[in-house]
Amino acid sequence: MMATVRRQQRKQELLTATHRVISERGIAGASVRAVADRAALSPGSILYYFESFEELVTAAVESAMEEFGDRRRRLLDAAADPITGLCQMVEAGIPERISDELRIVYEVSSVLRDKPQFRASVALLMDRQVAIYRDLIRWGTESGVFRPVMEEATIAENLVALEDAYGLYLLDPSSDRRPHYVRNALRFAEAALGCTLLPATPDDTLEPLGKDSTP
Amino acid sequence: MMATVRRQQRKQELLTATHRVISERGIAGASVRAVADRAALSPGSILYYFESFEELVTAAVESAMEEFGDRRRRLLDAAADPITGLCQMVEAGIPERISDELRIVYEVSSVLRDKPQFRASVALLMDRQVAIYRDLIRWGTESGVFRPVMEEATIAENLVALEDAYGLYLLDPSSDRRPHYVRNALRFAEAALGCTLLPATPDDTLEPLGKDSTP
Amino acid sequence: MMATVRRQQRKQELLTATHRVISERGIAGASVRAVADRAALSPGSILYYFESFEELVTAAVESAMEEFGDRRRRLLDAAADPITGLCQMVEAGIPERISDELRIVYEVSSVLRDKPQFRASVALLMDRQVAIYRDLIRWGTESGVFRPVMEEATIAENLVALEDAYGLYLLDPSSDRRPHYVRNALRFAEAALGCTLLPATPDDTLEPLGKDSTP
Amino acid sequence: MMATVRRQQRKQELLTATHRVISERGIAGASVRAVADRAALSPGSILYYFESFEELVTAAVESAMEEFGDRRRRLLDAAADPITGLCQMVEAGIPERISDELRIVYEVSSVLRDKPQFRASVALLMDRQVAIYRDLIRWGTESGVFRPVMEEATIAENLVALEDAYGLYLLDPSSDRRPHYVRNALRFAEAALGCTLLPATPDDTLEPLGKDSTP
DNA sequence: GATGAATGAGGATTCATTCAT
DNA sequence: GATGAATGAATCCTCATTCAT
Repeated sequence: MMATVRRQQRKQELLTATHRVISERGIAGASVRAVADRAALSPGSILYYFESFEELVTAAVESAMEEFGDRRRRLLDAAADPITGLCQMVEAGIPERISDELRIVYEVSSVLRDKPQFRASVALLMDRQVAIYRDLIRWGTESGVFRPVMEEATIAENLVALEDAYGLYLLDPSSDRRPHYVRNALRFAEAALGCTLLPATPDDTLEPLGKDSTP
Repeated sequence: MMATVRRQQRKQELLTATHRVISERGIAGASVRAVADRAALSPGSILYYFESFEELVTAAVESAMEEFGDRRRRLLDAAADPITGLCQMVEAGIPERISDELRIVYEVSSVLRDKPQFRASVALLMDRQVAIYRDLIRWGTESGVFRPVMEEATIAENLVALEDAYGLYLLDPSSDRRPHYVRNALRFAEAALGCTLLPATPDDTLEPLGKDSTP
Repeated sequence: MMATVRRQQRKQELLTATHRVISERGIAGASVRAVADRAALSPGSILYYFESFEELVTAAVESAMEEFGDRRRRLLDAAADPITGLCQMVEAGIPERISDELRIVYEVSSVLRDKPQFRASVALLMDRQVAIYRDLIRWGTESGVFRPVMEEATIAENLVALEDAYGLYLLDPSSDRRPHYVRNALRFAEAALGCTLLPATPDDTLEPLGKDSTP
Repeated sequence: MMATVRRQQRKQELLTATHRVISERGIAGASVRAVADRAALSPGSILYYFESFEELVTAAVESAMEEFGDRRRRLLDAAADPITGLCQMVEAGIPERISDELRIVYEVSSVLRDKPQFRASVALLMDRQVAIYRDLIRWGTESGVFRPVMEEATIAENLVALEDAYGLYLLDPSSDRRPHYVRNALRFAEAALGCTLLPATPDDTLEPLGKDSTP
């Protein structure tokens, strides 16, 4: 019993170490030795806790994706109203400091062709993300603050896609285009949902938008 | 002199072979042996023409991205009018049969963090793609067929981002969601440009769009 | 004192578990973990009772060979008459269902060169088997049912050798040549001992044997 | 062309090195490193010539068995008459100095259960050996020097079995029982074939045999 | 110019053994 | 007494790279 608890604890430590390693060095750079070093353990010990290294990586990836999805759902649940909820979602979806989990999501997405075992989890995560946005959109629509000009599903999918793309771009830390990307995504949301999410920013030369979006 | 010509020719052959290999087996699956087999050359010879295998891969990736950008530009140049041009661009940007070059673009995007040498080329390609869409948008706006509801740059960047994200999703060949993704991107373009690109599809419950988007 | 008794008991349990494992998975497949699983003990405990895993295997092999020899001797002791005793011995020596002990004997025979520690036990077992057959032959000769045409020792050794060879062949479970092998060994016994052990089988064209072996 | 020749040569060298290693350390003791050391090559080079280490071992085993069978067949072909041919066959079948090839035959026989890939080759070799003895027996029978008292096949199979068993016993180099084993096998042949192969040896207490075999 | 033989570092994995608890 | 965590040496295998020819 105690033993099992301790064992579970160690496995969790190894999952965390694997998160770090994947986040820092990518899925291709994750090796038994790298994880072992991270966890201050010998390579042999990693295989003592997990049948194979692949199993460890799979478990790490799945837990990361699950955790990421959970966080997004919690964010929506905590939102005060649809407008701020939407802004928070987009801000968090194109984050300043990319979390280990999100980095892993990107890593695994980009490696899908070679590692079919992740397809199910990735597809599931995407469904979850779309579902979260659909719930948010429905909430806002029913509240009357959103007036969608296209299908709910289309908006949700486009938002997720924009987040994915802009998030991927931000993996390159050399340029800080994040505020720009967030604004782009929110501009789409404004147009698609018929609402105002951004202040009129004169220095952004947004006159056309300004005129249309503030009737 | 002659020697140099021949050498350049061989290098080009190797670049092409590398394109094929990366496209078929991914960047992770690209090995000296694989390229050598493709080029009907010996593994040793690859390193005779390129300092290292990494250098070859880098060169191949850059040329692929350049070629991809050129093709996009040519597509716009050949467009008859802004509307069909836009549709063609999006259709080609989320393609049915992914070309070797595009596949490489996706492959390299996903390993950007580990290979900083690709950052410049990727950033350059993105700028080119955005510029192409901006030219298209300006053309349509000046012709009066587009009535943009947000900044030209924002629309262009969002279109590129949507193409990237949906293209990445399609790397997983198990689901054929391509028509769906193309439609999503075009719906965004319709909303952002105040134009009609898609037929009204009754079973898609798109009434709100019809009413709102054509004031 | 009690402790010692308990310890001996445990060691015996481990020997039995090792028998099973070797019999099922071969000497090469015998590992600390496999034995520990069989004995419902932890791997660490095995090394608590035996200095090394090799020591355990050696002890297991020796006890298996001893047990096998004992069984053969008991078989002879229980025989009603020399003829049926001989048939029973050969039948049991090329057995249908190989016992754990016999399998271990075969296993160990095949690794003799690498494990000199087994040589003494193997030699001893062979001597015992030969002695058993010699006793049987002498019994039959004195009863008048056997009329040996060669040295008693030669017959005994050849019988043991035939059993060993045919038993080894049967380790390959893909072909069921056992009845054939038993018949071969008995044919030798008939010729060497001048007796009849097998029915005359017309389709076997054994006329010469019938005519020549009963002068 | 030249290259292929050189390559074949190297492969042959590796096969020979593998023969040595298996012969000296057994199949279980054969490792990439061991063969590499023998061949004065790096471990990586072994896998350069053979797809996998298992492939090398399989090839080595098969060539050893083939070579062994060939040698036996040649021995028979060179025999002057059936009697001396038989004696030579048995002498060679229970050899003084066990050749690498024969040692490998024993090794592989004893490991059949775990390595099913060898079953076919082993079965084939046994068939060849039996066939050789059958040819010899038929030759002697037709010449009138053999008067078989049992089926030709039975005699042949028993001879092969005796050789196998006695050869296995001789893997233990500590006891020199070889002359004894040869004599045992020949005694069986004498009885089964109704011929005389051994001189009457007074110090062997062979009176019964002596009387019968020298009419 | 071009080859292919050869290497060596690194990959995951297995497993007998040690040892603190 | 007994455990299971942890190790380290060994296993086969991959692959970019070097170099004599």
